[in-house]
Amino acid sequence: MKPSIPKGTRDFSSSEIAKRRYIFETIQEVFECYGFEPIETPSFENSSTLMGKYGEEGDRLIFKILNSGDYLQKVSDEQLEKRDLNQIASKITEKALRYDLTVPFARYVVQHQNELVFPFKRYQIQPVWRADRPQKGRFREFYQCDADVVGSDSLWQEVEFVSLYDAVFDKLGLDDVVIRINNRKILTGIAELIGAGEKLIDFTVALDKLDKIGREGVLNEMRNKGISEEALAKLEPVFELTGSNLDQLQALESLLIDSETGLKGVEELRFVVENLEELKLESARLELDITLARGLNYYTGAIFEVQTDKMQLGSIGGGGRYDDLTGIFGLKGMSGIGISFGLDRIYMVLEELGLFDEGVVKKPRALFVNFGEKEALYALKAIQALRMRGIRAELYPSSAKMKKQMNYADKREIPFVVLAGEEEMKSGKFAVKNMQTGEQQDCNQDELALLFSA
RNA sequence: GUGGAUGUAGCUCAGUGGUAGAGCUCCUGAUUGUGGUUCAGGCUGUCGCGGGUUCGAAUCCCGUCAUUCACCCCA
Repeated sequence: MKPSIPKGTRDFSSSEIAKRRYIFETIQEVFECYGFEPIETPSFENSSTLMGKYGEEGDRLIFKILNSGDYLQKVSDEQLEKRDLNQIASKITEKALRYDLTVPFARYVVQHQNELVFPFKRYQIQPVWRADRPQKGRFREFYQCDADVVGSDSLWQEVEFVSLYDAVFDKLGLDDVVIRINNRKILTGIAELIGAGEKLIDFTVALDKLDKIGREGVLNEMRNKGISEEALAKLEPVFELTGSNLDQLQALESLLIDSETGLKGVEELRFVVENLEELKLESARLELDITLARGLNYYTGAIFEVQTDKMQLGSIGGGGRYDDLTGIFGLKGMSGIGISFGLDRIYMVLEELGLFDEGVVKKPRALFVNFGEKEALYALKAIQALRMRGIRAELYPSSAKMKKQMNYADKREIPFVVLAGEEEMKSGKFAVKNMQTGEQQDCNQDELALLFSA
């Protein structure tokens, strides 16, 4: 049998782990710097918590966990015969793998509402699972790094989150990211304006594809979804927006003059854009993009998406404002806003651009050659002394041929090899070889520590 | 769910109807206290699987499975 892992999953090598940890730690540090505190939720939730929260497509992509024991117990023969898959699935799979971090977070907030201090700011870095068909930059198991605030409808949160995005990517050395921003209310306003209010979802999904399929493509898709020619004609000025973010908002304002919701959206965006101009971003660029829609239907205000031009890849982050996320779990009137970082994609970008520091991979500093029992003990004493000082060192486990031991050190990229045989033991010294330069020198115990900690 | 591409040694791949190959890796030796370089030697195969055409199939045809890219959707 050939060993394999399920598609869309990956093994991680130690050097990959080191690089991933570096990203995790960077994000975590910034999250905490901005006042967020960590929580974790289980890998799997009750199916009822997740089902129906991500739309029809989402339900299909949720990994469902088969009940233990006689899982057909609750299914009648009649149901089996009818092959009503949805009905049967809900009876035989009462648990499901986490699909994202936002819905479990909403559940958490409602369940623990009496213990929490609002506005509640939490971050969460955990894997999520989607029964998707994998492709480049798309996995069935991947990590999300989310930060959300619930219980505050202040627009300063929007400002803070854009600033947080900027801080993380600046710290990671990704200095060309574009943070696209839009507001769901503007989309609603435009849909109302052209008389396609009931088709808001179809309308936004189509509009979102502008950069991919072009203007005609978008118009065609809207036609297919049953939006009238008359409405499409009214859409023309929306494609013609140009100039700075504030210029575009200006134009939108006059365009949406008859839509109360639309104007509210413009006003909100203007607050965010104006204040960020004052605060200044380190390296990211904030770009108003009214075609930005994002799939999740629960966004009600600001929408964010982060992209990099350096690589052909989906977004590396996204988020937005949702006025009533906890409502589905029975807690009304809690406004939330949050953002997410796509760790796996950020990894791909940093790797592609060579932005990882050499130093992130932690190799042992020294390998002690094993010449035999007495020598090994002598070496281990020195090794323990080094370890006490936090220096990574190890002994080759068997007294194999020199060549083999040296080879091992070479392959593991261990920078120093220590040789201590009879000669050295007599004088209490160690012969240290620098594997890069090939130079060799005699050291005592203290000099070893000094050399290796440098 | 839809469409395209690819499956040959541990890895990367060549081989378009006539004996199953190369490079890398790995192991051994040259070199019993000195790695990388070099040289010599060695190990590794259900050519994804099933069927068909043919005197003969890794090669052509059909099916199937797997992988992968793209669409849908998404991080």
